[in-house]
Amino acid sequence: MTDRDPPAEARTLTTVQHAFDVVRALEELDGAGVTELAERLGMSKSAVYSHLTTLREERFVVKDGHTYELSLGFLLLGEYVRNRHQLYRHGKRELEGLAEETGEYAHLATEQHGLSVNLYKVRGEKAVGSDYQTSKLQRPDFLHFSATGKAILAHLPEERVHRIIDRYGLERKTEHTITDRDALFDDLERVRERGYSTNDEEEVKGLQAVGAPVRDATGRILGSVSVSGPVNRMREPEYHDSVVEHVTNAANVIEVNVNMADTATELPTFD
Amino acid sequence: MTDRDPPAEARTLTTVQHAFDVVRALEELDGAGVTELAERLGMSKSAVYSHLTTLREERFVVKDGHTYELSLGFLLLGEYVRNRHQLYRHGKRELEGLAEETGEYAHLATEQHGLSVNLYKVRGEKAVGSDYQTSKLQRPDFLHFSATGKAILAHLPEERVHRIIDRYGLERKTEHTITDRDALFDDLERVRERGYSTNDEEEVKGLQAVGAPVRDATGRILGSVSVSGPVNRMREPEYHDSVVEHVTNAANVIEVNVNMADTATELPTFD
DNA sequence: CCAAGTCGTTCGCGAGGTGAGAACAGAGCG
DNA sequence: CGCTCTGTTCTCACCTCGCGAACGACTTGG
Repeated sequence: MTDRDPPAEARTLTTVQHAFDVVRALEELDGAGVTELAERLGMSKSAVYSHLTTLREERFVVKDGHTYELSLGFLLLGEYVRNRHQLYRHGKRELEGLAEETGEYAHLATEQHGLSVNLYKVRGEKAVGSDYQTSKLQRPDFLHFSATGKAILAHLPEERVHRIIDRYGLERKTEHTITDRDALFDDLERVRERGYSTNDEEEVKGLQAVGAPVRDATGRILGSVSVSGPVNRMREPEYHDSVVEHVTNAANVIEVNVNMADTATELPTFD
Repeated sequence: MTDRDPPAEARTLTTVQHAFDVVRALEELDGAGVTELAERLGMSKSAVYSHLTTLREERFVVKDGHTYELSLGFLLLGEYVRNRHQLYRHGKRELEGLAEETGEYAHLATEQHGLSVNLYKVRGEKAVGSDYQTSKLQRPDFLHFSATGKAILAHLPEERVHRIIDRYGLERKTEHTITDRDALFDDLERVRERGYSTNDEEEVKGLQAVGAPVRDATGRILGSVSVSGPVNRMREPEYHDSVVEHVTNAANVIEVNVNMADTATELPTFD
């Protein structure tokens, strides 16, 4: 959970920013040479060079001939962060079950910096989409047009939701995207009433999804679970209901897992 | 000091190093506050603070009350790096099959900076070890005492192997660890002859493993596959042979996958 | 076969960013 | 109600960082 944005005046280190500019450029270019990076980033070759040398020494970049690439150092940190997340630790197993039962895509998402970040995704048997997408985690996206995102928004403090909208707006992705603030708040109210969120072709045409929030014992939102599938399957009332049932069930089970783990770790306090 | 200056080692950026010091400290401490970090790193509070502010702006750190933690930004970069790796892209499926068939732990590893890095691991039905370890990727470790590591070493240029040993030595983990350079080279020769490597309680007492290299069309080593299990199962000659069979088979299939993908991407060149 | 391109790497200089340390604002506690 | 923890802001001085030019090693083409 992020607090408010850093004060505008807070000092930032330009050298560190440059280093991450290099990192991101290496990602976008799938590896690159010194000259290419320098041109793209508008930096001098020597500056880029010393950044690459430093990153390499820190083991976040590897050099292969004349090209520099990101190293697996990021994977290790990434796996560490993921494993630390309660939602992943206690929801992974359940999500796999959910994908199995419904046969559709199942997602586990959380919020960071006002955006939706996927923690895990599992492809069910019937799931649509190319095989390539299966293992790929897409980058953070806005919260207001996904089932996972709206399940989260519905349980964030209202004032934080306002701040997020102020920051990112309500970008339109399809003709069904909710782009009006009041309409969104109405929808979020409905999510709270029903206990689940929906995404009715609001992000991708032809795709429907159902999501449910996962909260810890204190009521704080940890993230959400969703199942998504093609409209022609999902529109079917009975099918839709069974998906809702499965999703809310899964979210419920994960909540229990989380809370049991919490109290469990509190138990062995002997003193 | 009137001699000419030593050929000035490549310049490294101390500010960037400091930033990654902060990142690593956040990992080790599972999140921390400004004061704690400053004390641990021997930096001033203000310096740590500006690093944290910068990292937060770059979305690699999140703040929760008075504690700063690593964000999922690392997961995204990490997944990107992993998905770019040929061995993972073309070996993931096969590794899952391998774990299924043998029922043991199966690993996919590669080399970076002279160390062994696990790309993926799958737990078979009979596999030993606590459930917790299942999803956790351990950190890079030396190459000389694992089956995956020795499969890789056996196919690196001999001179590189020497450089790696010079750099890291041959640390002993158990009484069976090979700590003599010549003995290791003998073992690597055997690996090349037989086409697979073994780890006979050299890393962990009671654990045996069998590994096989995966190389691309040019003969360059991409990494390796392994299966590991408890000695009492693995010692059984027939069982051992079948594991060897499965592992070498899997490595072979992955090599074919890799090479087919290579030529496939070369095909659509129309001009 | 040499000249004119690459490329990554090194060097030296000057601007300005970085880091230390002290002071500040708040929260929590006795 | 002060004492003592936080995190945050401020200022100043040193030295790091980034630039631009030059270097050596390779390729390419005339």
